[in-house]
Amino acid sequence: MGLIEALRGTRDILPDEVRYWQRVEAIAAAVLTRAAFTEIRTPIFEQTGLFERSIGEATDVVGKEMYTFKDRGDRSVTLRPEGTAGVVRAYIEQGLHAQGSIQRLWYLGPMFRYERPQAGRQRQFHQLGVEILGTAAARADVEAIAVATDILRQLGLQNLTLQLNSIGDKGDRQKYREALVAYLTPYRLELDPDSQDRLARNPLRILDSKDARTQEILKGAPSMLDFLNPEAQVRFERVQSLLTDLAIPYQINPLLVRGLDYYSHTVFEIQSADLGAQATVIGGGRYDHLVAELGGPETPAIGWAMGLERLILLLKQLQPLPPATVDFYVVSRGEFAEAQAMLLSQQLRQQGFTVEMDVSGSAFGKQFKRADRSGAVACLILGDTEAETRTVQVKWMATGEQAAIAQSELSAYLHQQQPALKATQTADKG
RNA sequence: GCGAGCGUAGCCAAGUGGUUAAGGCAGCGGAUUGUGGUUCCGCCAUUCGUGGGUUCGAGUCCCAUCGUUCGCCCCA
Repeated sequence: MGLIEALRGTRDILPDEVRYWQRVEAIAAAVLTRAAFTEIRTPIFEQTGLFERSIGEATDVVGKEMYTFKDRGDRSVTLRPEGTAGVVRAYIEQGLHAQGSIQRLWYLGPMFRYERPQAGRQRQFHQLGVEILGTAAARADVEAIAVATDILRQLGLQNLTLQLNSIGDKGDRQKYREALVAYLTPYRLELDPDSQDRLARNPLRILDSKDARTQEILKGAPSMLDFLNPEAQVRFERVQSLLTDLAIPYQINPLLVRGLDYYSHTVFEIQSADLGAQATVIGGGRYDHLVAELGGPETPAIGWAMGLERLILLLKQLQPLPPATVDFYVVSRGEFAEAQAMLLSQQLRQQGFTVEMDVSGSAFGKQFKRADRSGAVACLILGDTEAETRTVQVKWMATGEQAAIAQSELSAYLHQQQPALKATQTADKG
């Protein structure tokens, strides 16, 4: 075409869709604020080393999915592929640990991963996430999960399942890894090629292979849960009993492992049956050593991130949002009338009304057509006659009734009509 | 990075090698130059994602490329 188009894996979010985003953002902010979480905004790009050290150099995210480049000062810079690393960096660098023993933070913004796009997966995508830093309490895990389920419930989403697992501490994982390799090695040649590869490099990832034969072999494999040390086991049981207390349903999934290196103990995902292969809407877990590994004080923490594109895919399936409407549509024609229309529009907006002023200068008939489409409850009409007499015609669109009102009385008149106005609008939106 | 499918207007599409590329929605203009939702009329793709090739002739066949969809992989 010769036209410049949006890059692969990026997309424009147009006004009709933005309304879904605003809804998610408003509900999430309200739920999080009520739970005493505060928002943090960190840079979209960071030193490459931050992600290499936190996410893990062996992971796919770091190894082959990062947008990394040299800036003009020859620094290696990376567009953030996830949110936790930047939050933890800020937590250490800004001394947040000194400002209170426990920090509850949330963030929202674009993330970047160089992957093959498909449904629910873009190269620039958006995550909303929370982090609770400064406590190893099982209650913190459950609070993080509860706040996630609250957001999803308030959005009205259904068909979601919470998958829960504990991957213990480093020692537990080491022992389990050995046991798993020992079990799988005799089956080596029966595994799918990817899993054969992972047997040496990252055997835990074999657990969530989708290959049918691999899954079958895994049925006889040792379970992570049998390798938890007594303390980790007690901890995991505590998480479960607290979830039960809150009536949050969950499924234990011993095959659930996560792709970022920093997780330990509690890991979880919330998945939807209504998405395709990219079914995970929320994923998270505990990361007790990350802060120290990045140079901060020993600080246990837990967090999760939510994929907003995926969430909005679900929201759209659920309930189309009614179109945006305005309270009043201002129709005007003629030099003086147009000037007065502009002034009146401004005044009404200052009083909290939503007012669309027709600036086309086209015939009255055309302006009324647009008024009709705008969803306005009433039209405010100004022509030469009204300009001369300093009046305005108020036409109620539903009934077609029209009244001449002095411009000086307009806002008083409209305020008086407001109950009827609201009733009409809610009825329209049904 | 791998495999498969698909690209015709802002959107949904018909078209399966032969003169001028259906139709619908939306939009714009008129009937109606001071009154909307209905109706009627008109306009809205020199071109089929892009580039090359085959052919007397290509939206239609071939190759490449870009984009997209589904799956693998990965992850939220």
